[in-house]
Amino acid sequence: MNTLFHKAKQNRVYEDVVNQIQTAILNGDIEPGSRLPAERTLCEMFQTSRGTLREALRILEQKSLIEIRLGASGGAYVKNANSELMAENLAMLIQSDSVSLEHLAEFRETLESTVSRLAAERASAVDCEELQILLDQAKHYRDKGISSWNDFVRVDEQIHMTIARISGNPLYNFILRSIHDNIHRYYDRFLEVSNIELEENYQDLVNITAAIADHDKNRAERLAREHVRRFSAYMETKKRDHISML
Amino acid sequence: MNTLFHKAKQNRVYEDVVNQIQTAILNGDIEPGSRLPAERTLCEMFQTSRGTLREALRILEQKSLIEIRLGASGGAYVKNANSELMAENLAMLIQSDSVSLEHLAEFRETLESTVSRLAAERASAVDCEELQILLDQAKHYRDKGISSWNDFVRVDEQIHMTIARISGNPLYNFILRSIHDNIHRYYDRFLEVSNIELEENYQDLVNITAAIADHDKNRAERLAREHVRRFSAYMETKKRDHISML
DNA sequence: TGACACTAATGGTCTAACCATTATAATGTT
DNA sequence: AACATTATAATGGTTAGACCATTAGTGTCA
Repeated sequence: MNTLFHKAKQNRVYEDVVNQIQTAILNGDIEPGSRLPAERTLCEMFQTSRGTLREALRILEQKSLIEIRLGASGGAYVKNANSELMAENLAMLIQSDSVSLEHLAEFRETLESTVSRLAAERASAVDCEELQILLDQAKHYRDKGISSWNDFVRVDEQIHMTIARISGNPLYNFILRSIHDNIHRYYDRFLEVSNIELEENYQDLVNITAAIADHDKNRAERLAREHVRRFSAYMETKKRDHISML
Repeated sequence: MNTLFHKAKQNRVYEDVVNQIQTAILNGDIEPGSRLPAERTLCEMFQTSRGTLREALRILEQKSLIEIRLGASGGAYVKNANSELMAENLAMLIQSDSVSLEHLAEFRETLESTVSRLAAERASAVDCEELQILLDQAKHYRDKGISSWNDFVRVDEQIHMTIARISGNPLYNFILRSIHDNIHRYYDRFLEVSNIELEENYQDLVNITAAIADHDKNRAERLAREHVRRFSAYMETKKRDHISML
């Protein structure tokens, strides 16, 4: 069997501590937002030294299961499920050149077109209203022109994430969020836009939203794909310009 | 800005140690497979205590950047980029009920159909030969019947991952691998197959491979989607049977 | 030649102390 | 009374030094 079993160490004390706490968190036995006992208290509970316990806490922190705050009323606070870990993992793959920005863009094309298609199939009236409200905000910032670009981008992103939510599959949310994080992390330094891109982007959003409201899944899929492709192509151009300028 | 910046702590010593080592690994300054100096040596290099250094090592280990072995000639060995972290992240999302197995199956449908389409577009003659060799192995195990199911599954998986590789986008490899890991982790306990499934599965592989060799991207995409959907539906049935039996 | 014991290098754990940060309470000032 | 300041105590961050457990390599002996 290839992947069914993983090596059976489990001799290291801190791993047992990690497992116990992680299980409690994932099972929902500990509420997100609540605080674990102080380190010295946990030491007594697990009968370990502080060093060993802290190694366990470091692991849980790296897994994004807890967040550790300093000072009085500090300690280990349980976090909600989020896309941090996935985003960091992606970032490492990019930084090690195992995955290029072009690969990322191609994958994003698949994702955005898929969620748009699903959203067109599954959107309720309430979903469409929510999209419309966001679209009105986007219109507002478009009308204010290029100076509001940052605000526009924020709404643009919200619309994308809302479409992902409407798709009904939270996995798309997590992955799309982590991809957006990385696109910003690596592309924003080349970012330089004019009113043309602003207008183009806005029109794309209008069209995609309309297609979703019409439950026209094929159109929604195609428009989303084109939207992403245009954005990626534009970014690649800018990146090349930027690099050739050096 | 929403995601551009992340909190600027960097007062914790072990984080600086993590950053320095991580950067060296991701930049390729340290070869995968090579060993970092012993803990006590690293302590001198970074001018930290062993406890602090070990917290840093725990984080790097959790990030799948290093692997720590015990005993003489043990220590921290640099690992290659892999899908472990992503797989573990997915597993946590599932365990916390943030993502269901149905969500996972739907996402897999998207992925497998996309990579099959891309593979049909991009497969070289050599790629097709490689697929053919794997297909011959699959045939061998099919002919031996249900007793070789495990071997058959192993080859089946290899074929899927090879198709992902042929797609030319390593991101698909990483993500698909992590999905397969989780499908096995959660579905295998319900697994119970007959010669019918074995034969069906084999025929699917034959057809998909043929479509890729023909560069018929639409057919490859459709067949892969149907293949995954059939498998998922079958697994869901088994799961329900299993649960209702309790 | 093979089985066994020894050795040394390395990670794993423990203890006990002190430093740094911060929410809260106590105190002082206007 | 309201606000600013200071002290307090709880909590995580770091250090030092010791000892235990595991394991590859070496040497020894039958």
